Amino acid sequence: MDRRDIFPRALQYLIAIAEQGSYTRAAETLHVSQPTLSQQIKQLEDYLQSPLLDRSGRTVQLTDAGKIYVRHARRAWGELNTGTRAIHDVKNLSRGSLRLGWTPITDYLTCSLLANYNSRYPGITLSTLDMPQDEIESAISEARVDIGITFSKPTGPEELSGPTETFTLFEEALYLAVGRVHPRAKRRKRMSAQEFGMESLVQLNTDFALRHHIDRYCHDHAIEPHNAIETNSLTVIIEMVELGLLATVLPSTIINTQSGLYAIEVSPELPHHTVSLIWNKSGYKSPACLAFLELASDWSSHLLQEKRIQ
Amino acid sequence: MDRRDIFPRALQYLIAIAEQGSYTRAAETLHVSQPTLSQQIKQLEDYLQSPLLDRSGRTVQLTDAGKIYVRHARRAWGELNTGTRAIHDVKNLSRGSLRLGWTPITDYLTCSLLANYNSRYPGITLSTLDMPQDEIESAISEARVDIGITFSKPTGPEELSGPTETFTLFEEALYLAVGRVHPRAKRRKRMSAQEFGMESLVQLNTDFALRHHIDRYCHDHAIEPHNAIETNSLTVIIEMVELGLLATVLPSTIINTQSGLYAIEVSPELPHHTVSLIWNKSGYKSPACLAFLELASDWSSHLLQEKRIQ
DNA sequence: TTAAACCCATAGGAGTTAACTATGGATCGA
DNA sequence: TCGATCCATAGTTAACTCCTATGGGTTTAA
Repeated sequence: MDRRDIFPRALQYLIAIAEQGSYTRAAETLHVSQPTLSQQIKQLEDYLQSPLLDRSGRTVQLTDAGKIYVRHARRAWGELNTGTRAIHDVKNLSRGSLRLGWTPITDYLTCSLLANYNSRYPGITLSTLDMPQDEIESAISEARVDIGITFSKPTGPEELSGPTETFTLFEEALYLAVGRVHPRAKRRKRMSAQEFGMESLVQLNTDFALRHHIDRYCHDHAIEPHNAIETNSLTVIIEMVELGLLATVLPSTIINTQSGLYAIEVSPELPHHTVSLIWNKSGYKSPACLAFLELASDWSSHLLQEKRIQ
Repeated sequence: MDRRDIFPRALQYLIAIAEQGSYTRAAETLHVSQPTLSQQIKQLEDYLQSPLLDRSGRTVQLTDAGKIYVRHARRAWGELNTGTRAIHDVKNLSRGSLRLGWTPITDYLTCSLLANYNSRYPGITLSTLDMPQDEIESAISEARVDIGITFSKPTGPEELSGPTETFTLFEEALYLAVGRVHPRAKRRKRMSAQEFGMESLVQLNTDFALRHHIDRYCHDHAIEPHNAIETNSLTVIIEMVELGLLATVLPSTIINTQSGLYAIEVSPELPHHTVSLIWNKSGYKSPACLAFLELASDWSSHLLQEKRIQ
């Protein structure tokens, strides 16, 4: 009898005896002695307060109670075996789950990463939770999400004080974005910080890191653009910019994917901002999580390579 | 921790820890020491070759693998508990099965017993297997049926050589049965053995004990009735007798239930025959089986009482 | 009918397993 | 940084499982 089996021996014995119709033969196939089976079955019958096997005849038969109990015992055994297999599936990344926390605007930038991950590990359930920048970190530390995707401070991936680790996915420049009817849409020449300060903007609200980067830039350059609209919806921003005279600040990636938006370079350069992954350094990282981090690393370096080629 | 549980302790521990989010609290509710849990979980993780619990945080959390495995473990536990309850159902006679072996003609006599049993224990699956008299005994000893209903030898419930036990349900007299157009149907006076020997009969074939009883009677009284038809179907016998000039020998119970049949007493009396239950003395008797025997005993004594009242 | 063969139950002893107590190391809050 | 809390480890004891040896009962064959 293999020691390496969590399922109760007495039940395995019962099932084997029922199959073989004999204690002696079951003992042989199980590689235990026959008295072991006698004893174990006795204990089992004692526990269930009911005879399970009829030893009176030529062959050992299940009693009514035995028939019924064996059926359930088999199912229970099957459950545990299935559970064991499922665990190995998790390690093979054919099952599992991964919870990402990110700010709404991030999906423009990283959904190709998600698509990549999903196509490679289709069994993993991906869930993304929209949350403000601030909440991502606490969600990480409370293990409500496995990995966060954040806009980190423009100075780069500083070491955060918390028990988290970060990895810079990519860094990109910010530009002023204007719609077709905006005066500056015609001649998209570089503008100065002072000119930028004269614009009327539709901006993300202060929940968002991107907004903080911009505010910092304005403060640093002693300018104060007019914030005509604040919103937490990127869609609103894009629509407002496309339709009217308002401008906004967005990463080039987003501007370029929207046909109605035009990027205008500001000088001195608007802050670069970096998109980073953030996760718990000390906590348990599921296989699904580790696989994501690895894939993200690959994806990030490919991205760099493409930029160099451009 | 209650020793009286077949379900693997390590899994109960795992489930408890997952519920409580803490080894210490789980140990308290389980009434075991905390190191016991540490050790058991360690072994379980070792066996599954996968961490199940994440102890890094403030509260202990299931890992992906742990979540999956716990789900299966719960189901397995549920199965075994269900199995235990099902056994008690069997003992309560709210479940179970009973296989009766009998000869086709017996149902005229004992179906009220069956109906009684079924109404009292509706959860028991009753199955009746038609088989020749000879086969009933072997079916009993081979445990293909639980209880047989037989026509025993007219001398009464002799002790049979085999490992079987019998119980006489009732005893009844045999009569010559004739149809409406039979010459003897008009004046149903007693007839002699010699007169009986002149009859043309439709009889059961020699598979049936009843036939043997009649043959023995004829042999003892040196008479030889003409067997016009032999059959194994009681229906054929009754129809042939009702329609024609043939007679037969049947127990009074059957004759009286058939409006087209008339009973004629023979002198000296045709053998009484007894309807008996037969079952395995030494073998396992299911609760359903024991309940049937008990009910049959009651039913039999009520029958005797009714006869006395008549 | 008796002897041999077969099968399951019982008894007692050896090895393994699971429980406990005591203690160490790590983490979280104050 | 200290105290509190929590899980892990070590060592010991109790319990359990398994084994061998043997007995009782039934079946088969001579």
